[in-house]
Parts: sequence; C-alpha cells; structure tokens
Amino acid sequence: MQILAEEVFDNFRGVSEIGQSFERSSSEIFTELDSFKEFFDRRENTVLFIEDQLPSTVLYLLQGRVKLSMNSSSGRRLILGIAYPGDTLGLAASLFGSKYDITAETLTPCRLASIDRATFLAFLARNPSAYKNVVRELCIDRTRAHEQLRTLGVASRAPAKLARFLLEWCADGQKTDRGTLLSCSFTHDEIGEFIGTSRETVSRVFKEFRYLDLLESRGSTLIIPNRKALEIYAGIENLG
Amino acid sequence: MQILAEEVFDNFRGVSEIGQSFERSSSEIFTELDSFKEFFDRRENTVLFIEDQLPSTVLYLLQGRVKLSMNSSSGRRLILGIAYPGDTLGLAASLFGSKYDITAETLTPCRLASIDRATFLAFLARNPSAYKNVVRELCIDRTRAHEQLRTLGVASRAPAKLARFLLEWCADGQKTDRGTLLSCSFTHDEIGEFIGTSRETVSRVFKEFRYLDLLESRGSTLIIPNRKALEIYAGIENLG
DNA sequence: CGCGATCTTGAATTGAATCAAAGATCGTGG
DNA sequence: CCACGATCTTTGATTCAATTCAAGATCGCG
Repeated sequence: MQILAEEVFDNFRGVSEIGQSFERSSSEIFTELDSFKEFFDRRENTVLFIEDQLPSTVLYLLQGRVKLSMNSSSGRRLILGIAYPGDTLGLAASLFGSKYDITAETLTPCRLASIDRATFLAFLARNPSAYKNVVRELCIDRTRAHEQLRTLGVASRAPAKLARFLLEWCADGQKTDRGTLLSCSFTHDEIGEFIGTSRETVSRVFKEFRYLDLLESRGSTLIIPNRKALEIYAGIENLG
Repeated sequence: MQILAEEVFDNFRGVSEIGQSFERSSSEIFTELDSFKEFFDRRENTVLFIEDQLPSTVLYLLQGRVKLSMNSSSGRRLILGIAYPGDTLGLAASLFGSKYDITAETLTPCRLASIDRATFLAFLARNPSAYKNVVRELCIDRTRAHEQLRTLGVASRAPAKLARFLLEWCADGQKTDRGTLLSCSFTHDEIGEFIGTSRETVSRVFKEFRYLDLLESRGSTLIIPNRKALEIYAGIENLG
C-alpha cells in the first residue's frame, strides 16, 4: 500500500542497492506529487466507483475503511477485501485506462485524495523510480487475488474455505495465552461473501468449529486456540 | 507480456507523453538486459517451479507453452492459465523474494531465458523506466486472476462458469460465417480444473450447450454460433 | 484390430442453498 | 434503564446442484 506516500518508498526485500541511482530524492518527488492531490470526504456506505466505469482519477485513501467487491447483475457478490488508510484504490485500472474490474464503497466516513489520471501518468513518466511503489501495490493486489483463488478454487468445501479465511485474519490478531485473539467485525453474511458460501453455511460451520474446539466466539471476538489445527483443516479438503 | 523484450516498451494506453524523459534509449537498456540472460531448454511436462519454492531467477519464455496452476496437497488443482512466448514466469515472487504462489510446468518443449534475481533487481534500480514493463505484466496477471475470481466466486453455477470460460477463449478464435471457431486443446478434465468443476460436469454442460444450440463441437474444434447468447448465459447466474 | 485415453451417461450420494421460524444482540430513543 | 425495532444468528426442514461412483461408448494410434 502507500504508493502515494513517502515513508515506504524503498522497502524491497532482499536486495538493498535498489533505489540509489535517482537524480531526485524521494521527498522531492513526493512533495511534487502532493501538490497534485485534491482532498475530499465521503459518508459511509457511499459508492466510490463501480465495475465497468472508466477511471478518470487515481484515488488514495487517507482515513476510513473501504470495501472492495465484485458484483453481478443478479445480486451475487464476492468481497475481495477491505482497504485501509494508505491504500490506493483501483490503481490497475487507472494505470491502463481500462474499466474498473471491482466496486469500491465506503464502510465508514472516509477522507480521500485524488489525482487526475493524466497528471499521475505524466508524473510517473517524469519520475520512473516511483513505479516501484506502483509495483508494490500491484503485487499486493495480485497476491490477495491469488489467495482468494486458492480459497475458492482449490479449497472446495465450506469448512476448508472458512478455515482459510480465519487464518488469513489471524495475521491481524493478538496472541494471548489462550490462543490468537481477533475481533472479526464482519457479519456471517459478509464472511459468506468473502468465501463464496451462504450466510447459513457460515453459521453452521462456525458451530462445527466451536464443537471441535477450533474456535471460541463471544460476539465479534474470536479466539483461535490452536492455529495449527485450523491449518490442517484448511489444507485437507477431501475429508469430512 | 514481453517485459524482457524491447518491442512493447512504450505502449501505455491513453497518455502518450510517457517515456520521453529517459536518459538512455529503450534499445540501449535492453541490450544491457540481454547480456545477463542465460538460455536453456526443457522437455514437455517438466516442472519449472512449484508453489512454496523461493525464486532465485526471473524466467522468460522464448518458445513453447507453459501451464500455470495452483495445487493442493490433496490433489485438487486449479489451472490459472497458459503462458506463451514473450511471457515472464513468476515475476511477482521474483520481485519480492517471496515464495512462488503458483506452479509452472511445460506443456510442450520450451526454450527459456533466466536472469539472476539480484542482477535483475539491480538492473531495475539502474533503469527505473523498465519498471513500466514490470507494471504491465503484473496488471495482466492481476486482471487474469480477477477474471477467474469472477468465474469462481460470482458465477456460481457450472453452466455460467463454462460459458465464461468459452467466451474467454473466444478471443483467440477465428470468426467464420457460422460463428466463432476455436480449437480447444484442453481435455474436459483440464477445463474442469480451469473453472473448478468435475470432468463429468463439463461433459454434461457441453451436452446441454449443444442441445441449446449454444455450441457445436467436432473433436477439439468448437464453433460458437452466437456469442451474445452465451454472454447472456454467463451473466445470468440464478436461472435455469 | 486392440489398446489406452478420453468422453458420455445414468444412478446414488452428499454438500450446500434456500426457505422458514425462532432466538440473540445491539443501538436508539423514550 | 428499559422497551422497542432492527439486525444478526441459530436451527430444522426441504430442495437442488454437483460430485462421485460405475459402466459403457468413442476416438486416436500403433
């Protein structure tokens, strides 16, 4: 994330010499970019863009949370993820001038910055080193898409899908003496839209996980006592 | 595709001024890159890399076809696509030094070029304008992943999935007076692995499509008389 | 011609979606 | 602080689609 911010400008892993041949410093470059930004606010539950729209700007999220999803005309929906402050929204489409392939809508009140697409592209042309951050963002996007493909395409059964989903969000959780604690702010409905199953199935599998001591839940607070056990569950798709 | 080749160096859509502030010309840059390449051949059905491996080089496909897939320990597989000459393999993982998230295996005898990862990253650092091609490749990857997510996650029923699959391959087909003609070199088994269903289901839906005059098939040659009709089928998930 | 691979088809089974109803929780305003 | 409505969750009954199992047909090839 954080393409349009300075702090993470040079953080490629593994090879440290990257980014030493720039004529201009990172901060110079980003001061220039900042001058192009226009700031604005949006209420919660507001659509920022939808699939098939043509992007005219690059959007940058400063405050709030944004839901990214795919929708079909028949009402079916797949949630791809949540964007947080520092994330760029719909970057790939903006870069290539192709239609958005996702929908973005605010979950909370949000503060955003936008940069005109042509201005942004011209900026990149003048400062090719800034591509590095574009690459980072695209890689993150791609990785997330691939993880979800694995959930939907390889882990066919609902328990395996939910196990994978929980493990993904475990990354954000805190470790306690009783296991990994995470506050899951999603409804069962939304979880179903993440993993491609129905709300009721999510409920039932939750119950099953609780019975198997893979999960404790109190409201939106979940405790995963044994992450390894869940991993086994997520990995073994063809058992009961 | 074609990150590591010159011809498509400057082809961003929509904004033409991109790429005019380079100190060195594209051909100079790519002559340098070529000098790093090591060439080698692989037989058909050879694994080039598998999931969870750490990449040490960047691979570039010169001749032949390569199958890209995700595999699970339980034998379930999702085919992501086929790479053709000009494509870079596993670029995202190479860039970030993360594990491959896909498996690549040759379908035909292949000629490949490899560049040491550190060398490639250093080259990018010296020539940040080359990032543009990296960005292109990543966008293509991302777009393909998103299309497949739509097939697997939004188009839940098997006929809709298969319709989407056929429409995707229609792009490669030739138009004739009787409709779009395409030679589909995949077995039903493989098609099933593309769209996340079983071989038998593919057979059955093929039969259904033939009955509905959405499809004619003679061996590996398919004719789609009416692409629009298939599109409607692909779009409407909750009927029929 | 026979063999192996691929495809087709029907029957049985299962996993999940849908439908329906009741219970829990949350936030709000009185 | 409680009552109320809205939203979310749980559960059972039912239905449906798709997988699996099993058997036979077809195709391509040596």
